[in-house]
Amino acid sequence: MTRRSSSVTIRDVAREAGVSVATVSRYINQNTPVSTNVAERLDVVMSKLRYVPHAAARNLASRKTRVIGLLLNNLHNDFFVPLLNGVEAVVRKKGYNLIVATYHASSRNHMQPPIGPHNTDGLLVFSDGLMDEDLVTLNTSGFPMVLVHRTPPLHLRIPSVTVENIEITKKLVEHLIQVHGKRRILFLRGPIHQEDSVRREAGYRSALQANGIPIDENLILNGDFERDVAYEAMNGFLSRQDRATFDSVFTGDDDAAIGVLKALHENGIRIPEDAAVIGFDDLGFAPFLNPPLTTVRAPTETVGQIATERLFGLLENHPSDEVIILPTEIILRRSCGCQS
Amino acid sequence: MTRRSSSVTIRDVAREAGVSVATVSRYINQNTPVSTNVAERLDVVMSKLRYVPHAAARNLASRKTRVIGLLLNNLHNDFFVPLLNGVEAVVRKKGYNLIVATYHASSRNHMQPPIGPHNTDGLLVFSDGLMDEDLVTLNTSGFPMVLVHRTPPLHLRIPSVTVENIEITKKLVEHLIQVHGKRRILFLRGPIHQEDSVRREAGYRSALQANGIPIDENLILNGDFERDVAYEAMNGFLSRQDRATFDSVFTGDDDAAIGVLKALHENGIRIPEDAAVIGFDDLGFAPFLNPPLTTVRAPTETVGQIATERLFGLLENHPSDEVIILPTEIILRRSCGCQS
DNA sequence: TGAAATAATGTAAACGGTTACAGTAAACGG
DNA sequence: CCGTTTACTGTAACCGTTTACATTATTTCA
Repeated sequence: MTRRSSSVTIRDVAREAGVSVATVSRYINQNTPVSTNVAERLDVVMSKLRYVPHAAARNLASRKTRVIGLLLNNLHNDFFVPLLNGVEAVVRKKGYNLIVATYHASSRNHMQPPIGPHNTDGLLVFSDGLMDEDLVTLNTSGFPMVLVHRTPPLHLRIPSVTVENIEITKKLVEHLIQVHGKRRILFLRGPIHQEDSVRREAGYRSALQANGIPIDENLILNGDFERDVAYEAMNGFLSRQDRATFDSVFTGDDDAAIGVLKALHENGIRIPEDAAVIGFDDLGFAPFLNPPLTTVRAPTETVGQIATERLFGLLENHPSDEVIILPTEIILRRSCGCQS
Repeated sequence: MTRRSSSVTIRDVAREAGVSVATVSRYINQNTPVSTNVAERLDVVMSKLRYVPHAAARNLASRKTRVIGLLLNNLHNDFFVPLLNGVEAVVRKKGYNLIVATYHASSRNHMQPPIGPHNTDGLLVFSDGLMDEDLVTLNTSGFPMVLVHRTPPLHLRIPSVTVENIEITKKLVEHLIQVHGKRRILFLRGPIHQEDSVRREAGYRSALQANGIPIDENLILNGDFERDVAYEAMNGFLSRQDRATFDSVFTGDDDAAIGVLKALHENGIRIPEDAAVIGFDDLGFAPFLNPPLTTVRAPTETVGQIATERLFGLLENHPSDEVIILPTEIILRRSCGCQS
């Protein structure tokens, strides 16, 4: 046993089965037919030797990795569970592997994205995980890529899958105004530049404007779509001496809503009597918060699925630059004052 | 431009900088020092050419992938968000990549695990994602591996990180019995063979026994640690004509608790007045369910971190076969009848 | 000052597959 | 019956790195 690595190679299989390595390779990849005689022998030998093709060697020779990458800002949100589910299901069905990586503004200074053409066949880019410049580079090199929860920057024609944010947010905010008579509506932003956040804010502003309510920038906080950040933001707001009055909170998303609920509870503010609260996403726990959360149902798992399928479409040379915007739906529960 | 691939190789860099490929390689990997003169030239050339080393070629030559794998049963649980967070943080810090793959009983018949020695340097194995036989094979071949939420099978010395289940469950069930006077306690199992589930059941049985309460197998249902399955199980139980009486539910975990809460709500059963409900994990939403959920706080993110650090320990030749069991803590809230 | 040690670099053989190209045997068709 | 197709199979180059070993340039020091 002088071989460096103890692993079984295609040559071992070939020798043991009395054929050439090319034949073994062809049988494994089902490229070219192989005589049934040889096929049977290979089956036996391969399982006897427990042969598993070495991924790196394969990748190098074939210039494919059979891996797709999912690039995220972070993983601090229950929102990612349905998204991952949708993505992973498709990836697995295709016999590919999935690399999950985070990459965000602060890491951008010193590092390049951990995944890209050098180790994946294609990328799902969530949100603002990559700056426009990175997108341009990858896109012009023809690297397969689908944007998730973000539309392509100008001049770039990259397929994209996201959900409808503006109109639904506007409608829901108008619900607060028109049905529940709210006028001092706190708005929690998500991460700066995050497109969902930007659009929800646009919907918010447009609703206020359409209803003749002046926009008070003091009512706009940064919640970052994170439980803890939203909690801090809400708490900070509440503890301010000269705090503006408010009668309701658009929390940004369901995860942030949890932090907001916590802060309001701790300050003895009753929901929805003293302040209405609404979320976004309709994560699994939303109906069971206290009180049940009025929110927007977003088809997150479907987003993951469709985006991944489209990425495989690109890999199989079905080019596309379509922007798919999946519909969303308002779910009225108690936290806004309905169903009390 | 006749090169097949448009990608820049190490040879391009070497030529452009007037050095050999070996020097370039050494500079990139910081193996052997390089004259400052050459280093500067390489910096310039590499960024000019936008050179990125080809992962597969690297992996093949170095017999390392710089990838670690996380093998899960599925991704149907918010529990995985903190776990993934812990894992991903360490992986990123080490400059590695993370492949997330699911592999479960039903896929086992026809396929082999999607990740292993052929495409990763080490594996985090969650729960029953692999059968004992797979573990034996991998372990005897010396492949680095850490078990998560599962202890090694007999005779196998694989490091493992999990949380304390038995004693804490026993304590919490005894809390139901002794503080709240419950005696008909429904128990929802997780996936069959899943170790957390098995141990929680052991704790449950032991608590009943210690308190002289006979075990009624009719009170044990399969919740699978999944919201929807738990909902169906609970609903099925409630709709049975001859259903056994019950006064409380140990739901298995917080995610299943959501399904149980839903079923109870829909059937007009008040919590905790008509039935106490307790979960496990203390996921972020637990304090804000209706009612706030009594549960067990499990340090899931820490589990992910420690397990990953230990895996890197193995990669760096610090062998270990220690089983680490992190402590858990009871969190009393309203759903069990406390703090009413 | 020159031999020996040290530092930096180059050469070329792996790593374990895929695949273009060539070859051979059997089947086919006129 | 023989040229042509068809169906497999083999040979060997190549994928883009790493790294053992060899080589050269520079210090060190007796």
